Parts: sequence; C-alpha cells; structure tokens
Amino acid sequence: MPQTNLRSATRYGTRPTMKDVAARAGVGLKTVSRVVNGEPGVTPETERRVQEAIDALGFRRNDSARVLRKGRTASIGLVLEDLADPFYGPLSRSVEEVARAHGALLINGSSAEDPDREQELVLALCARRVDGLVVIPAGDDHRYLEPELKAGVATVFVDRPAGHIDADVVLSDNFGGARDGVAHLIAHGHRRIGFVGDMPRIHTAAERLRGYRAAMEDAGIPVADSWMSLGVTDPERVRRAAEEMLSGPDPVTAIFAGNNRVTVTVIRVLAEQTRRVALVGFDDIELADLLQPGVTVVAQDAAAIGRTAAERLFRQLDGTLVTPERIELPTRLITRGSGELPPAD
Amino acid sequence: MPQTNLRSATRYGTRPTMKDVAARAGVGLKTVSRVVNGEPGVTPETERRVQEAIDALGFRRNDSARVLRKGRTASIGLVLEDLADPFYGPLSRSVEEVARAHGALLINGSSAEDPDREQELVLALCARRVDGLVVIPAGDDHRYLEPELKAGVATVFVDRPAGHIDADVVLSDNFGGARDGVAHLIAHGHRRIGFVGDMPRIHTAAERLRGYRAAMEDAGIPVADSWMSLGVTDPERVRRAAEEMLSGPDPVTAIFAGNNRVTVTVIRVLAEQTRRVALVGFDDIELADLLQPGVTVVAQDAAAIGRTAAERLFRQLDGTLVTPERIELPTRLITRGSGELPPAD
DNA sequence: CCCGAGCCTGACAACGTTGTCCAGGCTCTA
DNA sequence: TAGAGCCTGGACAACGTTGTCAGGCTCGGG
Repeated sequence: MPQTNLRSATRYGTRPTMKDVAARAGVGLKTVSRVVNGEPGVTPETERRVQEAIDALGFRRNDSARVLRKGRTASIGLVLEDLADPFYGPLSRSVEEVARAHGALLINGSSAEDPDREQELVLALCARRVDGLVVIPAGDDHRYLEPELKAGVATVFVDRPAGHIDADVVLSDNFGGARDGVAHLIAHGHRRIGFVGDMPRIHTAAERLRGYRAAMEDAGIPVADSWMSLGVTDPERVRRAAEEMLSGPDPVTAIFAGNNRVTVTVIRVLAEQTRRVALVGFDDIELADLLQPGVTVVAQDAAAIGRTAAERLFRQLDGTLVTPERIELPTRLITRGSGELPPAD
Repeated sequence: MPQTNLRSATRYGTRPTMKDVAARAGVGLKTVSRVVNGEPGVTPETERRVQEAIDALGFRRNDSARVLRKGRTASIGLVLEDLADPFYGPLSRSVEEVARAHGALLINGSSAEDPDREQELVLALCARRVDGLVVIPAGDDHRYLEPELKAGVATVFVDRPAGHIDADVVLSDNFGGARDGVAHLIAHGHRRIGFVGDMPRIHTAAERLRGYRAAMEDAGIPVADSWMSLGVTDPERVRRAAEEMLSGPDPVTAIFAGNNRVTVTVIRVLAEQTRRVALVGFDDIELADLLQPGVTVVAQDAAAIGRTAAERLFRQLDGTLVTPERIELPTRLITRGSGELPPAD
C-alpha cells in the first residue's frame, strides 16, 4: 500500500478547495475552475501545474457549491414503496439507467406505503433541489407538491395516479390485465372464480377488482361475495381467505390473485389441496415456470414502466413536454399451466 | 383542485428564498432562518407571520446552500452492483432503514459490475459530499478513495473486501458456507460433486470455490477438473457447463451452485434430467420451498449485512469507531430436499 | 517601432443559507 | 426613576463554486 503525500496539505476531516489548489499551483482561483471543468483558455503548461496540485491535494469539486451557483443538481429522486419488493428492482434499475444516460444521479427512498413518509421523503428531495421526481405514490393527496410543480420540478407518477393534482402518470393497464386474466380462466371452463386482492382504496387494487368484475359480467356470471377477499395483505390472512373460498358452501375452482405477494401465498395454499385449483396471478414471479404446474400470470413490464417514466421526466426537463398525460402500458398474459387447469368440482 | 396564490410571488421556475419570505413577512432574513429551523428566540406572533409567508410562497429551504454552510449533508451513498438482483433488495432496504433512523437520505446507483463505473459513481457521490459510503465493490483497486477517507468520508465495503486500502468490510462467511454446503452433500453420500461458479477473480467466487475444495479435501475426495466450471455467468453457458458435468465420462451426482443466478439455471437443467441429481445453491431464492424438490441452499442474510454495514458507517461518523475491521456474518444451511437426495449413478 | 487584435489570466460578485455579533426595547429591581 | 439584564431581531460575513469582465501579455502587420 503506497504512501501518499496528502498529510502535509490537508488536515484530517478538511477537504481542499479550489482556493487551496490555486495557491499550491500558483494560479488564480478561476483558472482552477477552468481546468476542473475543462473550459478552454488555459495553457497546457498551466493546466499541467493545476492538475498536479489537484492530484497532490486530492481535490474533489464540491458539488453543493456548484449546485448553489448553477441551479441544477443533475439528480432526480425516486420514491418507491418498498425496495425489497421484486417488482421495484427492475423498475428502479431502468430509471437509473435513463438517469445515467442523462448524466443524472438517482436519489431514492421508500415510503413503506406510508403517506406521511412519502410526503416527508418527497419534500426532503425537493429541499435537495432534485431536478425531477419519480414517485410511486403511497398517499392519495398530492397537493403538497403544487409549489414544487410551479417551481419547475419535473414529476412523473408511476403505478398509480397522483391525487388532486394534474401530473404525468405511467402505469400498467390494471383493469385490462385483470379482465384478460379472469377471462382466460373463464375460457377454460371456470365459473366460480375467487379474487384475492388488496384494499380497493389502492388504485391498482381497485382497477384489478374492476377488471375481475368486468370479466365476470361479460360472461354473465354472477359473483358471490364469498369469492372476494379485499384488503387482505399479510400472508396469514391471505392464507385464511383463500382456504375459506376453497372450502365454503360454494367453493371456487379457480383463483385470481391480485398481486405478486398474494400469488405466492396462494400457491402455498393450493399446494396443500388435494383438488386441483386453477390460478392466475397479477405480476410475474421468479421461477414461476419451474413450479408444478407453472404459474400463469398477468405480467407487468416493470422495466418499461420505469424507462417510460424516466424518459418523460427528462423530456419535461428539456421543455419538450408540457401537458401532463396518463400512459397505460399493456400487460401480457403468460400461460404456464396453472391458469389452464380445468375446473375440478 | 384549489387555486393557490403563488403566481403573484414566484415566477415559474424560480423558487422563493428566505429573503423573499422575510420581505413578505416584514422581518429580517435571519428571523426566517430561525423559524424554519425551529430555533428559539422568536415571538409567537412573529413566527406566525413568517409561517404564513412561507405557506403563501411555497417556500422550501434550499439544502444545497445549507450543506455548503454546515458541511454535513445528512446523506449517504450506496453503490451496488445491480439493482435488479434480488439479493440487493433487502440489503438496500436495510441500509435505508438505518439511514432513515439517523435522519440521512440514501443516494444510490449501480456499477453494473464495471470497475470504472463504480469509481465514477463513488467519486460523483463524494463530489456531492455524502457523509458516508456503502460500497459493494466491482473493482479490486480502491486507492482512488484515499483522499476521501482522509477527508473523513465514512466508508464500509460490503460483500467483498476493498482493494489496496484499509477499510471496513462486512461480508458473509463465503468460505465456511460453501464448505458446509458441500459437506452436506458429502454427508448424504455424494462423492462426485460439481461446482459451477463465477470467475475466481471475484472474491466471493474465489472463497466459495475454496470452501468447495476444502470440503472435498476434508473428505479425502480428489476433485476432477471436469467437475468445476468457473467464470461462467450467462445462463446459456451455465446450462452447457452443467450439462457437460452431468454427462461426461465421470458424471457428477450432485452440484453445488456458486450463486443465485447459477442456481436458477441449474434447477432448469436438472428438471430436464431423468436421473435425480442433488443440488445445493449459495444464496437463497424465492419460492425455493415450492419447487419439487425444494431447493436446499446456503442462505446469506442480506438484511443483516446491510444493517451491520450501515450501523458501522454511522458509528464511524459518530467517531465511536476508528480502526477498520472485517466482519464475517455466518450463513445458514436451509435444507429443503434437493440437497438431501441420495446419489443416483 | 508602434498599435491593435487576440489570447490568458485573475479579481470580484453572486448563489441561499447559517453563525456571530450587536443594537434596541423591554422588564424588573433598588 | 434610573440602571442592569434579558429577549428579540437584524446586519454581515462566510461556505466553495461559477459568470462577468477587465487587464496584461504576446504577436503580427503597418
């Protein structure tokens, strides 16, 4: 491990500034700035001296000061619900990819589905003066963002629309996807189909429920209340709900699972059943093809959603984009077996 | 959607400053600062006037200026390899949780396993003057970080040690975990055991390979070259490698998979075999318990790793911690069936 | 030899905030 | 009633950078 000669120049905990570099190189402050930013108008010889001083001191430009001066931070904020949810991995990644292509850093945090925490986080990001925000909303009132929008913070909502403000939204066709998934079960002969989903106050959950109802209605099948479980989210309660609709007086022969977490739990429950019950889940899950039977799902393209949102964000920043829009991306039904099982009464 | 009265005070794209607020409230600049920061020494009446002006203008403190003045940013950087890898979800989440508990924001980016990109990202974060860094290294030379360390940027490496600098590291006991996993296969009667892993220049891969060799040696089993596949990472080549060691002249009866991506591909290959081949994978995978047979794995506790790393980071910042340390967290063997299959020649 | 053009370079202000310090007004006591 | 002390509020500098602008230098042409 080589020794560097930093000790002499910098006290521990103190960073050298352009002024220090200038002093060491025997040039003016502005000249250092020019070298650091690759601006023209500096003799090679001068540049060399400055570069030497920079290396010797371990100088690193202070972007806080730069931001303060320039106004733009070249960073965007991403607020999601839960970093651990596999749906957000690809989404986050694709947002970062686009940000990177535009030379911006990504600052992110998760709201843990808590509206207060979402607001806190968003405002903290605004205080950092991020140039833009990609928000997966937890709350349903975003009027607190009005001053930010007015001030020109580009904003795109993802997965769910913003509440009470007019902003860009990029989401999946939750209604259509759910309708297609349920119709798929119907096409395979099912009539008693259960729905296990989240609270309908969550937009995606409501839309998927609406899709379920629409498919049933299109097929002229009346829906029994006992077939629907709403607002259930923790595994234990999902399990109980699924078991109930499988063993009730009017047992279902198929289940439509409203999101990936529900799907996983339902798979577990079905694995314990002697009867073969069909299943279609909303959201793809890893290894779904390796299970017996493979799990048929309505897949969202998380990466495409993230990419679309981020690209819109930067187009807002370019000024290319003005009027907020709602973009719905299609879902894709992936048949793997579980959704094609015939009804077993 | 209610109309706010912002237009009058702020031009589009311009944010009000404390000066504006002060003017509107008819008080001095510093008084506004005091109110915003909840400092004492302001009459309730004055505070009310200021607060009113803040709300009316939609003022939001500019943290860049604040950081410039105060020196600390209350943000930490997280550099990981690939946001989409399920291993990093919980890790990232636990780091964020700790950061949040300390009132810090998390800025992150992924290196895509490219050393240059890692350096670029790390230095960008340093330019932002993050207080600390959690880095999952892609490269193996981190001397470029020396000035930062000298300047007091708290730094913790995760998953792999830093190269050529003395810094905190938090990682799994890759060697011990792999050794235990392979010993588990041996205990179930296997002698011809294959190893499919990443390039040994990657620390984790090298350690796991070492664990494999150690377990084999402990059992007095000589290892045939054809049983080992190193540096193979894309699914297609993993598939071919696995197929070869299963069909060669000296076919293996069990495979130890060096990481989660390899495990998934190997599962696919094994599912196509008529012969039952045992499998133990390093890293847990979701739904592993639902497969037939369940997949036995050596599990890392990603959340614990992240938490430990982040906590050390903040202890560095407190000054509680001075000397860099290497912390190895134990892995856990989770038996689910695939690792307990007897050899089938 | 002189003058103007062009190129380098550096002094200075400004970005928005916070820390320091001082002034003015008030209350309370002797 | 006067003086001491406290409380509130504001002026000012500083954080580290970048934009503006002007000055000094060199070099070529007249």
